[in-house]
Amino acid sequence: MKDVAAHAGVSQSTVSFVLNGMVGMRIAAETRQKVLNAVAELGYRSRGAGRPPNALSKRVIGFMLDEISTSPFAAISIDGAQEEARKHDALLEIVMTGGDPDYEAAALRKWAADGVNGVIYGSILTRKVAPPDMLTRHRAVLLNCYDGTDRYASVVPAERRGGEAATKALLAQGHRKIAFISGEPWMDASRQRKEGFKRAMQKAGLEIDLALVREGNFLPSGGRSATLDLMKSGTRPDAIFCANDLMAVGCYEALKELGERPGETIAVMGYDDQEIAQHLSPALSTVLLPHREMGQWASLVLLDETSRPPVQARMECPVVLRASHG
Amino acid sequence: MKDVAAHAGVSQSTVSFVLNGMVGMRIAAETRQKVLNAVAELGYRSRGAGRPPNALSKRVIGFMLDEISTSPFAAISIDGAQEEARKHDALLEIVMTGGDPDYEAAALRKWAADGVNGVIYGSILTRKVAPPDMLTRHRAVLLNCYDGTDRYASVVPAERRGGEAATKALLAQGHRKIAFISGEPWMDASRQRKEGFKRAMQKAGLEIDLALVREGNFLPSGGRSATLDLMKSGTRPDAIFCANDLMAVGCYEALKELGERPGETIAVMGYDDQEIAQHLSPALSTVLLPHREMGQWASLVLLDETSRPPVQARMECPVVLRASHG
DNA sequence: TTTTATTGCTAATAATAATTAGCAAACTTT
DNA sequence: AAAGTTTGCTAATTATTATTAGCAATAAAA
Repeated sequence: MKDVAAHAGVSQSTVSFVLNGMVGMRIAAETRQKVLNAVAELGYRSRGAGRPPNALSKRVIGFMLDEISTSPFAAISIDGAQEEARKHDALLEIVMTGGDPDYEAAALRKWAADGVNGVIYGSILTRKVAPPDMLTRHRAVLLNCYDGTDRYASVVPAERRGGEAATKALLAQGHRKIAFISGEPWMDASRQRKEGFKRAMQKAGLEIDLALVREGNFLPSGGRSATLDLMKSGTRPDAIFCANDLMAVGCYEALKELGERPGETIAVMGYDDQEIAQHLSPALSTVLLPHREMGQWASLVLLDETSRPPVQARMECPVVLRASHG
Repeated sequence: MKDVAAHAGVSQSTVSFVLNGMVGMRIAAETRQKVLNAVAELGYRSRGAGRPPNALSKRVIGFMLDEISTSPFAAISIDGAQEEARKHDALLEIVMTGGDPDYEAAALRKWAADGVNGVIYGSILTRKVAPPDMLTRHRAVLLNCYDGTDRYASVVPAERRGGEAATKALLAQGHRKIAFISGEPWMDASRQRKEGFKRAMQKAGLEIDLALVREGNFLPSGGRSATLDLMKSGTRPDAIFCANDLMAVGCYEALKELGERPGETIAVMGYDDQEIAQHLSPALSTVLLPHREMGQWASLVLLDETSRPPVQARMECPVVLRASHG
């Protein structure tokens, strides 16, 4: 900053006043422009040092996420966290780490030096994580993940209860031969949705017919081929519960190729309420994942500065009844 | 930090050494734990002031975006920018602003104080923007937007050339009665894709048949109803060019409902290569939007510290030929 | 003309945290 | 036992930037 001052022919104090637009400090427009020109010409960048401002700076929450582009839900979580941050006049700074521990540590170090108010540590897939050591330097919340300790607060969707509710909605329509197309079995979400399906069927006193259970891949192709397989098996289902909406897209395709009318000749239930669900024909009945609400929750926990013990939360996944489950 | 020192019974110097893990400074494990406990108990947060470290800190790029959850492309841009940042050992910090000028200004102020190396100012829709005044404090790049000046470098997709290439691919298959389902006409992307379609048709010496042009809404429902309308009109198309992939999903639905076989009895071309495109049946031929490459480009411009005049770039949108355009 | 108010800056000081220079105690080697 | 080395800290100083206290020049009012 001293070099900027020399270059502009003013004092270091004046440079500081220009750059920070301090209330009550009058600076001539010409002087101001001279300083800004010098800043640009010299490529001045603050070292983030010096005397801290008197004014309380805006609160800042760091949000660390492993991935963002492979599913729409991370973006929705970000929206939720951002909404609450904005309501509380806080900044949300997001870093995508790709799960790289060195990158995570670097970001956490920067945030410690910046004095952020807390960190949301998020995962795109619902899973158990091993949080980085540096996270202990921050108040932190685990979002869509958990570490199996009570060290940090955490929030995940209540997938079993979601699967149960979706199956109940089909049962309530009188369906009894309900087929289930699962996702990949190594994923928390896939396993738990299936467990919810089973629980609802058992509570209704119905046996699970293994001929009506298929393993899919969470993609339209998996839903389509599983549906084609189901429809040519010996037992015709009266409803198909797909463990995610993308597979329901493929299920719709297969049914239409076979001359069926989803929602009329056979019911379809999806899961995760992707944007496309409401735009399918007929509009898909599904289960809403609470990613927005979980993001909001995470922000609120960090913005609430009273001292509370960490909570491990499971958030409800409400059923969204449209036109395909009848 | 003085309070932490007092609480832990050590000097301020020791607290600094503990928190920064300085190379060559030996601290006993017990002392270290006492300091970390005091930090946690007192909720110490750095004011971001004091003496700047000798070591050059990691470079940091700020990435400011208006929205993220309403389309998958922003996330892909982030991935691109992130990849290049990581390759160059830089941190990428992302802030979602919702287009709020005050929020933008607050983030830019924080970044000026942090001394970030540059700012990517991005927009989820391709459009003309009015960058915030505070952006002049930073080296900056406009991503998927432009401001009509040469003040900042900018990059947008070459939508016209993309629309042209897609139409050419259909023409190359012998299609001559090509229908076009546009998006909403106020959007840059929608207008330019249609202009590319027209240009290719004119270059091929073909008249545009207005009976084969429909306005859609960029959603599956728009594609479905436009397709049903087209198929019952007097002129049967041999190909349908949908101005985005979501409308192509709806187009497929309508065609299958009518007993058609996309890619066999009638060709379909999408645009924007959403993830779902490759998983449809048949796999959708489409045009790839260069969001990842644009993100990479933006990062590279900021990480390149040689002085160059700002460039206004238009990035190619390559055709992705799968199974639906034949 | 004299007095008062306004404008626009600077020198000096202040606020944090990083680093240097040094020291005392404990341990190891001769 | 004496000399040399290692360990683990502290006091003092340093590096950057923000703010206070004050002043000189100019403009406006009496």
